[in-house]
Amino acid sequence: MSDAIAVEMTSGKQDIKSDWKPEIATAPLYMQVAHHLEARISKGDFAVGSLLPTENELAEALGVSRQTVRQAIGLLRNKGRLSARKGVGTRVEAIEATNGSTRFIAQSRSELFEIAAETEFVIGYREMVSAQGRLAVDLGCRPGRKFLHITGVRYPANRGRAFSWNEVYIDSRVAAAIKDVTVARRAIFHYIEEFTGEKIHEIQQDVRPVAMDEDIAEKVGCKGGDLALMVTRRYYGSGRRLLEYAFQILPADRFSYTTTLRAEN
Amino acid sequence: MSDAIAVEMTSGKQDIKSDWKPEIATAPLYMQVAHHLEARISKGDFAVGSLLPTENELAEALGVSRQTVRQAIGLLRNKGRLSARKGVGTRVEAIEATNGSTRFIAQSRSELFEIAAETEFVIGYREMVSAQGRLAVDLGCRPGRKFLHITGVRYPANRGRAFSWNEVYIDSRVAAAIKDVTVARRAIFHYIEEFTGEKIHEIQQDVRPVAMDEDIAEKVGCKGGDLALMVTRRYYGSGRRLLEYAFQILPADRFSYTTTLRAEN
DNA sequence: GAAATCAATTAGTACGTACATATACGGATA
DNA sequence: TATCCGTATATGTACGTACTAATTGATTTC
Repeated sequence: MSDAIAVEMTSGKQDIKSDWKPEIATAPLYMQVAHHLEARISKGDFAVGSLLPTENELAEALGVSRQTVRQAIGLLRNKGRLSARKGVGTRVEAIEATNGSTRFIAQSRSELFEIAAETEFVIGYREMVSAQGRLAVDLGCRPGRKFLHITGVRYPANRGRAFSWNEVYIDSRVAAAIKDVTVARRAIFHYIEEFTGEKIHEIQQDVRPVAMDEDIAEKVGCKGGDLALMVTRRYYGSGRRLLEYAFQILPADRFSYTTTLRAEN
Repeated sequence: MSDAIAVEMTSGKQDIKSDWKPEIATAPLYMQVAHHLEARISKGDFAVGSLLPTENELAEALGVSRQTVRQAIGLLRNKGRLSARKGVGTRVEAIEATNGSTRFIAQSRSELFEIAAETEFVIGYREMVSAQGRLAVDLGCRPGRKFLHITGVRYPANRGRAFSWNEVYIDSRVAAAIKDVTVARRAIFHYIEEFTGEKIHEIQQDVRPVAMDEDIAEKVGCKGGDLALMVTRRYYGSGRRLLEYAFQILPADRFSYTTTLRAEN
């Protein structure tokens, strides 16, 4: 890998000047590049709707290979921040929320992190339970396995109206990860990863419409019977071990779930 | 590119034997490889839960580079058919539907094709309309623009219980694409692409819970007020031109919407 | 003036190499 | 027996090169 130099190039379209430097030994290089690009988009260096510098220019400016730039761009394309057209260039896309509502259902693991970072999970209840009957089935474990059951409301970071009602079941072996947490400002599985050092490899997510239950409705400020989405998530560590099971109830009128599907080639 | 030869290798795990050959000039090579692998998974050559031959073995057996195999595997990983672990191998995943219900909300353009191919859209109504008021807003166009409005029920290919109620608005300039179609066995946008030669670059998809309307409920065999999901899709051609607008109403009890989020690295 | 043609530009595809890193397995050791 | 430690093996990362194909815009031609 060649040195990363501060490069100044004033092309016709956008200023590529950047003092970015690869870190020593953290994330893979292409992820660092992706974060760097995303940061500069957020900062306004690369305007929404405009074209990014070409892959070759970026590669030269950042001191990495074009392949690495392409991998980074690929990540951001998956997230919808960028779109590319052959013969034209790579366009900076608006991160939707056209109707002003916050995105709340993730489409990638990293997006789950981001959503959680923008919200607060206020834990209102916490108890050790033993999985029996229906719960054991939902958790896909033998009856009798112990889980820490916590419930609470998730608010936007500015503490406006509640977003969702949440219930979480955590494997007793890793439950200590959140023993001191009363307000979670990161994803619960993030605490678990930090505590165990083990990475969550896979999250299975299920979405279905439900009618809001009276008790829950009251807690998030709706009426019973109101429409809602229930999102269920199962978190698996290495070896497909279920570490966390959680579901949340999202009032239908407070969010929208938008995805953009783009052509692969 | 080296020649693709029929290779016979009986490794310990799985038989790689394959008479696959790259076509002359259709899809990119890595997509062909992806289709080939997917076909052999469906056929049972590679059992669900087992490990695929290694990337190097596949590359050699198919006469392509390891990078190309990796690209193909990457596509199938995105679709959830495969999962990979460093130091272990690439695992063939079950294509969910754990509860027997069919997947119905796509996560990629190609998946939309596949879903449409497994179902039939029986068109029951068809009329030219002029976009006014709310419709013009939904379509994001000036009032007065003409669209072909078609409605109908989508059934599984075997004509079991109805899946969904569908309404589609097609830009009058491309409406001729489906003028002879009474039962669509492919995606509507597929007809449009075929007719115009122009590719749909982007599809925006929105999901929200709704209560079923009496009229619609009757047509798909539910009761009014039943829970459902409404999926709205906007189809854009090149230059962000809206070519098709459609929504469908999916009864909550007949399907589930499951996604798997995997770690990026 | 309009249409066809050509050249430059840009992302996409495909190949190659080398090394990094996580995992599993077998053997040596306590 | 249980633990530790290499070794082999698999995917992951990063680099390189070369060519392909879609698009744009300028130029030529009718």
